[in-house]
Amino acid sequence: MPETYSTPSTHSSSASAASLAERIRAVGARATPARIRVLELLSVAPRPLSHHDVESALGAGSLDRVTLYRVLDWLVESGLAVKGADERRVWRFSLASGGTHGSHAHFHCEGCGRVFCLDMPAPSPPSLPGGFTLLRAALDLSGRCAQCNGVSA
Amino acid sequence: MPETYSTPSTHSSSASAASLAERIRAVGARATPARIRVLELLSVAPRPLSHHDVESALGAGSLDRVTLYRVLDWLVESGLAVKGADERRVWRFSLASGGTHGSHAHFHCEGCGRVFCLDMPAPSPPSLPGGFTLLRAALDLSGRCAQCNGVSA
DNA sequence: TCGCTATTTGCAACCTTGTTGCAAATAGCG
DNA sequence: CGCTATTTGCAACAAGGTTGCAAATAGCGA
Repeated sequence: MPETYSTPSTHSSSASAASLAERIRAVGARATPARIRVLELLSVAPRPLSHHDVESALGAGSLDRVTLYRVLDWLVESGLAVKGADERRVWRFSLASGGTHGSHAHFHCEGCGRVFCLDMPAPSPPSLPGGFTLLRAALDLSGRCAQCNGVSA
Repeated sequence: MPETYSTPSTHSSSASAASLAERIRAVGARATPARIRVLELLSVAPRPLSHHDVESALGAGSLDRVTLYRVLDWLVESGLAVKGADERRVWRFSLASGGTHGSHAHFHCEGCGRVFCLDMPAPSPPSLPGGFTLLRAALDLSGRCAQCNGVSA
């Protein structure tokens, strides 16, 4: 159940620390260094980051382990980020892509691990066995992205 | 990424210990009590079992924790079972359903957690952004199964 | 049927990922 | 500038899973 995502169309929002702080206050919370730094990292990350990724990117010990867990969870709770489990079942976090997560397909690159949202209508609701009710449908594609295929951008 | 599965059409293969032992030897391994008992459990389980499920079903301590981990991994490695992470990111194991996992859709019941394989052609390969190559496509549906909806069998 | 040996098992210790409780620090309001 | 609710850091804990190694055993061949 992937849940996170950059779009094939670039969206490297390398916002300034100040604007990130504003975005944090916009959701009604304090703009602390920890939150700003983590948000900053996520906003330039080429792929979803794990707790460990963030920790070592920040320099181990620069931020308490537990604080980082809490910042990451808070980011998700506040809607600024989304999390999804990777193939080793470790949470990975990435910036929430603006709008609501509508009905679309996901493409998982087996090369770099990134997940792309494809704007594509949800597949036509298939007929289910009697008595079954459908709540959600997801089309998950996997393969290799352009970059991993060596196609120059 | 669900990967396991009973079909809506029953397939409770409650094979005898002897035939299970044969199935084990068929993949070129020793038919030990541990393996037979675990395989037996999986073959009658109504839904994918976690390590913990199997452990307590067998009676805690009746089989070493580590041995159980190894038996479960071996089952997957040998192709007799498949594993998938549940919503709490804990591995759950179930018998591999006979044939190869062809192109079909999965239905995950949010009530009981079971995963059903729906015989249904894979969705038509969508057009991907330039440079992307498709290796796999999976249609994952979720909702409630007939039983959880209270529809008598 | 009996030994033999490669395969399995059990044990103990360890690792990774994540959580909880609580006191000290601090963002940002007035 | 001071106050207070919010955050942080620390220490301890917990679940799920892994590793190394010595003891037990499945099942082969004699």
